Amino acid sequence: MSDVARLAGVSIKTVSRVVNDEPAVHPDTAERVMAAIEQLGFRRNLGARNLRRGSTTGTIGLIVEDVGNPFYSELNRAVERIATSFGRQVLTGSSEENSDRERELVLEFCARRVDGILVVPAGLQHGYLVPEMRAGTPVVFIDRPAGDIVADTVLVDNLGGTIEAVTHLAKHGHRRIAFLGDSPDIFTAAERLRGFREGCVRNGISYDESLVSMRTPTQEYIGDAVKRLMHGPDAATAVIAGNNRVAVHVLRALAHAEQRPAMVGFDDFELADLLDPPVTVVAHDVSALGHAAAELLFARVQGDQSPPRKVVLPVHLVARGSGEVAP
Amino acid sequence: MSDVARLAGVSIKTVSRVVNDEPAVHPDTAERVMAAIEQLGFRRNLGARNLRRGSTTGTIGLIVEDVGNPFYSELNRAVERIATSFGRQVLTGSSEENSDRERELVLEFCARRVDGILVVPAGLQHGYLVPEMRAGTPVVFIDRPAGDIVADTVLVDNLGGTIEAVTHLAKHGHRRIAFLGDSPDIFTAAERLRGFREGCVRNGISYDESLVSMRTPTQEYIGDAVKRLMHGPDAATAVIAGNNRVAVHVLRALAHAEQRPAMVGFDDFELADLLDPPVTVVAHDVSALGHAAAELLFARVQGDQSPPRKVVLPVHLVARGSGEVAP
DNA sequence: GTGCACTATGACAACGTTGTCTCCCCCCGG
DNA sequence: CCGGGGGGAGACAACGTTGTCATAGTGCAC
Repeated sequence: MSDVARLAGVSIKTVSRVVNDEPAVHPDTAERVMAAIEQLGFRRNLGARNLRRGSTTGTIGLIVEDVGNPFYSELNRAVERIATSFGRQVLTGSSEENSDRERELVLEFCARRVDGILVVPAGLQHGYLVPEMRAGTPVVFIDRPAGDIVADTVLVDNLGGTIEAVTHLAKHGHRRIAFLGDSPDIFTAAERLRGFREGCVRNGISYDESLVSMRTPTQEYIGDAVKRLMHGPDAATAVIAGNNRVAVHVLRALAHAEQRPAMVGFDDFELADLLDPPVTVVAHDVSALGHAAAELLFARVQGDQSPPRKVVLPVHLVARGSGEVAP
Repeated sequence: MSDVARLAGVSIKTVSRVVNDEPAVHPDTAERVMAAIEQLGFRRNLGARNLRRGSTTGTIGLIVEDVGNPFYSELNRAVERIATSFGRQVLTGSSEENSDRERELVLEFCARRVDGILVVPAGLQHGYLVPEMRAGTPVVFIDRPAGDIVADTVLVDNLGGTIEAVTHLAKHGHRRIAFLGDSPDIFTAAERLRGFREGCVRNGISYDESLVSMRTPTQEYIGDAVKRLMHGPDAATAVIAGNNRVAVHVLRALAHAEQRPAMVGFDDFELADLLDPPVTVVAHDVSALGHAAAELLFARVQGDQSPPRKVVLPVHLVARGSGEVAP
């Protein structure tokens, strides 16, 4: 900046005035300064600016399990859209479902003085956030609640959705329904399992633990589980996939099966409608999830001090065929 | 920091020493400082630190068309992985295929003093980058080259891949092949079209412009194109989809067709193997693309001054069934 | 006892900006 | 001719850190 000032024959303050469009600058001077800026390729340092002004940095942090997962990337996109509309930029990070990594990312973002943080939490301990939140960094939890603190949270109706899935299958005559979920340490997985039990109860189906399997989904593990649950005299006639990745693994495991069991997935996914049969899913609006969370965050950024809110977004069952197969 | 210093009864310099793990601090003093830091919830301001040290900011910028598109989110993930291994964080932005937006994002990132920029360019004019690059911000172009400047670039073999696709279909007896691509303003789309023509030539197929359609893919437009090209006496017997989105639209348009033409897609996509018939694609390793670009960027960040490089990654045809259908 | 090396700490400036205050000059009214 | 007002510009401090240098105290060898 001082280089620009020297070249234009003015003080650095005047350069500052020009780059900030302040009024009290003579047009001729402004033009000289602009020319110097152009010539030197000067670009003002936003870090220094934010430091001096004590203003916000114009960034927010988003932490998800994996930015490469289509579910989270759709979330990312929705968040980015809102952030852009508020003139903010987004720092992203993948926690890899690892709470230490999550913590690291959050604290790093705080050190960068992001204006707020959106997080799909990996762990159950969020005490480390208390000082940061007290220091004025708003945090909104997405898709899963905070472990041990009270904070803004946006969730989907995992319980209701899974109950609906069970009811749908029961309506089509199924009494032996398998449930394949992600690790029960994950809130959504546990909640959907709870919905599964509740759905069984409501539909007069006796809950059979041997038809349930909860683990981090890999193709191998899901393949084994499908083989085990879908065969034998007591085989399940239908399966509920606890999330999009489980669903894909189940579909792949069943790709060459002669008799495909009925199936309902939780989470919609691209091409579900083009498979044979098309996959019935409990769908929810991932964009709406990101929207709601980002809107809530920016309300906080702009000073909303009301008590922490908990938003639960609705889900709806999309019947496409795979869930309407008879036992 | 001065609050911490006051509480611990030391100077701020000593606090600085403690937070930086500098050796010459008495353990007792360090402990007092740590306690004060804990008590006050102090976290050092990375912005100020970077300003003072004149060091890098520890961030890189990534600009893609749409972070929500699975293709780009996989890229994002690969980039993040490398960035993390270099201790950097990633600022992301979606250009929405709009060159003004791209420019805005790039300049904003530069103002934030990112250590480097990875960009899937939207436009063809990148002169605006020259001053930034001269000022020391390395830029690597991904998936498409820069319009009018020389810069590091990582591409995939669009030309070869499309030639391979045509040859594959020709081998299976097809002589009338349709090509549906994205807008020809996009480098990859134009390049693949070029590959299509070249493929026709090499296989002794007369290139028929009426079988080609290049436009931003929407379900409606692709549906119309499919209807037009696949019917009538001179109908195409096979179709090449120019990218993953075109492929999905084509599949949807053909979902209820009685006679499905042969099809090959450019870009692999999830579940392609589970459709009926499974979709033959020209696949390339998106992670490798991100990896290569990020590695190249960090080499520049660390001072590599060698002439701009152009890396072209190989593609390979994955025959799954849809491309092996007879005419 | 003096000099020296070493440890632990602090004072101060500087990074690149911008807010505040001050100054100068010119124009206009009386 | 003088005083006041306003437009245009600069000097200086400050934002939160850290690098450099200085200082005070301690222990040890001569």
